[in-house]
Amino acid sequence: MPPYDPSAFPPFAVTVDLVVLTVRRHALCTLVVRRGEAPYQGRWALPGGFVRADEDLGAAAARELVEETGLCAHDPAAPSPVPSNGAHLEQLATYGAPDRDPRMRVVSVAHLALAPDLPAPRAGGDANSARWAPVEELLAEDAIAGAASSPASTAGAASTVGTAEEPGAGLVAGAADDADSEEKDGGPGALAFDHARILADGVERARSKIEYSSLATAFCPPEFTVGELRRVYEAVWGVTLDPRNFHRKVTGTPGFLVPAGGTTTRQGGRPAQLFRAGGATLLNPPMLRPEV
Amino acid sequence: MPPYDPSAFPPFAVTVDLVVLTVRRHALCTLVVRRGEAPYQGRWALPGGFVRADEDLGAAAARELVEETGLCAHDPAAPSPVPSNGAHLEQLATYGAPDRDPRMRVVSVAHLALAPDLPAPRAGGDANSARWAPVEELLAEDAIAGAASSPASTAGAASTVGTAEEPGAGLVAGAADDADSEEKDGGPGALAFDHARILADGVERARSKIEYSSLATAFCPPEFTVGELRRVYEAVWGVTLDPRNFHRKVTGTPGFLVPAGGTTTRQGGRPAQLFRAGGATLLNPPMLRPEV
DNA sequence: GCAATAGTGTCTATCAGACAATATGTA
DNA sequence: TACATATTGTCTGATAGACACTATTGC
Repeated sequence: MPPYDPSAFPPFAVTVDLVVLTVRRHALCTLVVRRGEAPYQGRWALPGGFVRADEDLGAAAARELVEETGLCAHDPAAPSPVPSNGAHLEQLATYGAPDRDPRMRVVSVAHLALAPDLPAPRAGGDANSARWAPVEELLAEDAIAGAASSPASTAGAASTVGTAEEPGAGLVAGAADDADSEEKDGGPGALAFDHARILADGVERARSKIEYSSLATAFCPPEFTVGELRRVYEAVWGVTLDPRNFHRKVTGTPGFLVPAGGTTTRQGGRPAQLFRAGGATLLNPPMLRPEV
Repeated sequence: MPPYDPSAFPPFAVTVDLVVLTVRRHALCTLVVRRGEAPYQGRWALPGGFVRADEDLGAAAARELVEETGLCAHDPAAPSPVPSNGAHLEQLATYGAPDRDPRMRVVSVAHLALAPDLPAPRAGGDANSARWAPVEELLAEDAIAGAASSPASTAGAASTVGTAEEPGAGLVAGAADDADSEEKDGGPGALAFDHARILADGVERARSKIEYSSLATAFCPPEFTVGELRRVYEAVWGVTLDPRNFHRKVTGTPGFLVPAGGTTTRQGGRPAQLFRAGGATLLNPPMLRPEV
């Protein structure tokens, strides 16, 4: 069988980009790395890289996730009821506007990863080149360039969270020497390329998916309390939930949580039971996100 | 700014594949075309083609949709409350296993299109090279090769539909001369490449999305009755629904349906009011798929 | 009349949300 | 003791599902 004539189709580069979400200090945060070269030199961007010649898309995303965070990706197909130290990883969407990278035609298969709170990013050991940034900060009104790729993807921004972030690793301010079309890209504090759009789509995916699946447990350590799980929902949705009704709801949904046996007083107050994620992946009935 | 060194990344071809779904004779059907060349010569496949050098992914999918069906794709962003003769089109997922095409490395960005019942396929005017096939038939137990790319994507197959299809355009039987690894690909009646997996993912997307969105109206003509909309739900989910409760539910959901003014007796019996799709895209509360 | 579909009304078990009350730890 | 969180219980309004009943056409 003859191979394709290479002149019969245009050449593409294929990359994977990662939206790695976690909950830190009651705020939904994502992992960003600082770009060391043009274009968008000095700006923050989502981690990612080229897909290798004999590598599946999911494998490339899992490899990037390990390189950037040390997290081992869960295989959603494997029935492992014990989430040792793995993050949830799933394909998000693919972005391929012809001008999204000025150098050449690049199609990026974005993936979404949900991880428990981690000690610190470690992009080559350089703490100044990677950080957990609150998504509220990155998705300010003017940060998203380009047309919406999914309807209602910007509906419902987070509301109350506003904690101060690492004092030494704030937004880089003086990157105006890299002046390629800043109006379109939302100013020097915004993410590079179309990454704000990708991040917005990933955040919206996470917000909707914890409604009808048990994925919120992916933000928690292996053993967690009902209150910790509630704070995950509150941070991701940007709302406050009634602790009593939340407790009744999650403990009453079969397969969502299984008791782990012990108790903890991590949060102060009366000791809380520890739970592990149950085997159920789909929640029926779903958790209800409060009205807007 | 220097372009990438071409040797720094592996070369890819990028294609779009289309899962075009419609409801015909109470059955969920998809558009398939017969392959005229190796590999998988003579087998049915999803329509698709290469993304052009300066073409966005969604534009490539819309172009393929017009070429194959004559349907004009809706832009989900444009607020057009009057669906003239357009199909819903959205990105589904991207498939890029290294060996999915034996000729070279091909990454396919699959799209999902939902269309009302159409007169007939017209792939180059050759009626024998394109057909609407019931998905139940294409997704028989052994037809899906490869690992599951989305959890629970094969849960809940359609149950009752089993109408005879076009007698002159049934499945091609004697294509055994094209003998590249038929065990892996599910036999001569199965779809080419990994298209059974793509179709299964598209069907599952449609089944879940009509729960919480008004997308079921994309299967209907511009004006339709509540009974016709109910038959769409029944065909897509493979269930039967109570006509009385369904009527109360859809007419009571604000923004879902707006009266079009007339009545029709298309289905026999008492004339039914005609409706158009309302402006609402998200249904709250959602339609509830009956338990398994 | 009979068959078929459209549409309305009613009943009930269930559930989401509001919130009182109690339990059990730390400062 | 004061405070914070966990956990259970109760009440109420909304609703999904079951189903009786009526309405309007064609045969």
